[in-house]
Amino acid sequence: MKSWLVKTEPETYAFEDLVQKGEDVWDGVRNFQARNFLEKMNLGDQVFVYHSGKQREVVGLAEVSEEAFPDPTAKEDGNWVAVKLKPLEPLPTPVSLKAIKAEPSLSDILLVKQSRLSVMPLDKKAAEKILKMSRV
DNA sequence: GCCAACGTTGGC
DNA sequence: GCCAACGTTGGC
Repeated sequence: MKSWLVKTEPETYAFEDLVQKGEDVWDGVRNFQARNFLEKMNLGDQVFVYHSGKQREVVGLAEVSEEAFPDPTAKEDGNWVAVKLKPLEPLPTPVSLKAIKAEPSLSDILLVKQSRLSVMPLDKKAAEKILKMSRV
């Protein structure tokens, strides 16, 4: 099982919206790098959901419930894809960007290094670390 | 094919 | 509100 992190603006689509729906299409990604990561997601992979903007913290856990398929919202060229996500649980304690940056073992994750990327892989160690930090 | 101008994202 | 990072567009 792989781990991923996806970003969303809570004003537009929050983790709570995903919880309410029970399962939803994660679409609208229009960045090649992000798209390539979406395509590599497998059924059952772990997905951390991060709120950008004012909140700036990892708020919840979800899993991939359907692998990449053509993004139904895409009108333009580019073979854009979407996946389906199913919420698992909100994190007991959200993990803030600040806390992540203060953690040396997480200093090289893409969330920190490439702040504009909206879909990114997390290696096993980073995923476990974030989980651990959410259970304090 | 290069590069300047511009737009967007997201942290501060 | 500002700015850095990055992507895209258009002139040459």
